[in-house]
Amino acid sequence: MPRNNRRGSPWWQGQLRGCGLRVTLGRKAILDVLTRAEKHLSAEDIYMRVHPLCPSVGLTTVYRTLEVLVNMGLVNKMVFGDGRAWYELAAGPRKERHHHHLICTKCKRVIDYTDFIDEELEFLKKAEKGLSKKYHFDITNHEIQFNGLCEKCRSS
Amino acid sequence: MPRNNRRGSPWWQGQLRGCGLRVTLGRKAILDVLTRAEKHLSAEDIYMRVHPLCPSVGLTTVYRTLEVLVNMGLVNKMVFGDGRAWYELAAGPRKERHHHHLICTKCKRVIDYTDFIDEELEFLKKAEKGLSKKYHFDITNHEIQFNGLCEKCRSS
DNA sequence: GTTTATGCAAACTGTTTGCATTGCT
DNA sequence: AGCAATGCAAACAGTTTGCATAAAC
Repeated sequence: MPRNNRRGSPWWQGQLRGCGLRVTLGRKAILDVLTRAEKHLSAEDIYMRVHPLCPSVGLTTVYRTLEVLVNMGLVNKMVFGDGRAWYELAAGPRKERHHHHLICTKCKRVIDYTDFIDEELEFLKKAEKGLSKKYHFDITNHEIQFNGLCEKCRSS
Repeated sequence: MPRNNRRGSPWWQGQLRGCGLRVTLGRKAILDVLTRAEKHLSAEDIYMRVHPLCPSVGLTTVYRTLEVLVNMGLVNKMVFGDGRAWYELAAGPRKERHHHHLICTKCKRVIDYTDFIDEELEFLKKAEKGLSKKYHFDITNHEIQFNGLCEKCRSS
């Protein structure tokens, strides 16, 4: 996904404006950090990365901005076993960012994987269709987690 | 799964003893509540159901017991978007309890579904095999969530 | 009798909220 | 100018911990 459009503005500016939201320094910085991020970040992580660039942005703003972005569908929020929330830019099931998680139940490490997207897609297509019909539920997103023991923990 | 073995003791007694753990009143009551539960419960839920039967059991014990049971693999702990933990008796992918979740992003309602177990199994078998080989990860469990809008929320 | 499990109260962590102020548009 | 967005400090919710006591084995 290109970072900027023809006029040099980041791709999300229009999205914000389209929702009647203001493009503030804080929001710019937070979206910038999320765009650069190679993996899911906690609110604290984001705060730590935004703060040096934009010291006027506090942790509260980070939380409030993330809530807005999640509601817009721009960002995914997920929670693993420890109850802490993690955030990452949203992406459809075919996009390069699409991935799922292996979670070590012992050391709590989270490994991203991008394998099996094709098999997954096939299964999900069936499931989503059936579920939305049976439960009258509009599916916008899905998450798959495998729990178990990571390489280090299983050998100790 | 039968609730009691030939001698009338609940099925989990041996499991506890086998791990060198004591079979206390509190643990009995908590496991009993979990066995009867028709869906996932929060720690608070469990406390509320255990307390009338066994008023000496406090919330702290509920948490400590749940931690033990999760570590033993007897109970699954899961966390949805709100950061609260939910608990339910564990069950393998073929067992009657096996199910996954539809989560409404608006009202936070969680719907259990048991459909598509066969298609799921096929996909999971491939994925688990490949993932455990590639990442040297021992998979013991998995979770699938579909996020979206429930019937009520999508029409309002 | 020894050791594990527990209750209680207090600490902790991540997140949310109220309110006066700032800063987009 | 007008209203949305923000910082700060305080509130909050769920969960965890320390320590003296009680209950299993």
